[in-house]
Amino acid sequence: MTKAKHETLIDRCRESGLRITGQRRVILEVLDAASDHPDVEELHRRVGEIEPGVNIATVYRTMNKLAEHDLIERHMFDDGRLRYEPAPEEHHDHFIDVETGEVIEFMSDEIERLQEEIARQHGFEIVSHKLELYVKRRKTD
Amino acid sequence: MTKAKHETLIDRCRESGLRITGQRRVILEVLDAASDHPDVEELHRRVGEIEPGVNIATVYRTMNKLAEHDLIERHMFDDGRLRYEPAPEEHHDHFIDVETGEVIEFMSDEIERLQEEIARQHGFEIVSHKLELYVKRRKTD
DNA sequence: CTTCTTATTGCAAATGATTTGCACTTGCAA
DNA sequence: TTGCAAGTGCAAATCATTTGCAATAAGAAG
Repeated sequence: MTKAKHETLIDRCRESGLRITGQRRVILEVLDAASDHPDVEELHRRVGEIEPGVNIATVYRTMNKLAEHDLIERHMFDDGRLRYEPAPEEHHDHFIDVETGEVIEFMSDEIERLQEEIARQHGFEIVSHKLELYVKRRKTD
Repeated sequence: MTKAKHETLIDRCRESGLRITGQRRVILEVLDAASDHPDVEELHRRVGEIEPGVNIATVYRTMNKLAEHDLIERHMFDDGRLRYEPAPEEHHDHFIDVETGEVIEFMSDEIERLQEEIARQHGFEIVSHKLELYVKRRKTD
């Protein structure tokens, strides 16, 4: 069952007062279906498979609009390209497999707690954070 | 005494077999003096104060060459520009003050340890990592 | 000190990702 | 169904960074 999503991106767009155009419908569909963290070029490619002719500038503009409304999250990993994922319900961090480029999500309450603690020790409070572990699979083969 | 550096960047360049040109001498001097994490434009500006006429392409090329030889570290914070610092002797992570843009270094053995542990649990080994805490000062005023 | 080789530089043009101006289209509230 | 702001396509602009090429200069060898 790929459709265990509580609320679809289209619904959330409506709630935010964004117009649902033909091209947006496709973009949102692609985003909802994506379990990875595609960049704009990849999104545009996937959109084009469903409905050709959508301009890549439209994809850029749509992603910016969605990010403004906190409906998606933007990431910039070390490849220097902006990547996106539908706004997660739970915060998480990322492994990036340096050999395959694959992005895997993870979450550690303990690390989160330590971050808060260290920030506090330095007189800061955390606004947001980014933890990326660039990894490779442990050799077992 | 600002010169408590164990080894100057110029020395390390010589050891790496890089030629010490006039423009490099200035760039390295600026880098050694920098306690922040300047981007190329800022470096170029500081170099220009000491010796005008150094081309920004030279700064880019020099930074790339230094990074190749692990004499500096490159960072890309959320502003999307490449920033540099002389290669630190000890690994550290960064606070970024979202109000001032200031970058502060910190280090936590415990977080480092936890990262290793989590990676291991997922069948990974860490190649490198990036931890950035975007923070603001705790209100005490 | 001169000579030679090759790394380095300056400049301008190229690149690659992303944004924007503008005229045209379309969602959707009234 | 109409009106208009929001959205779109397209091409040109922008911004950071890289690159080709001809000229220069470091530094090793003599």
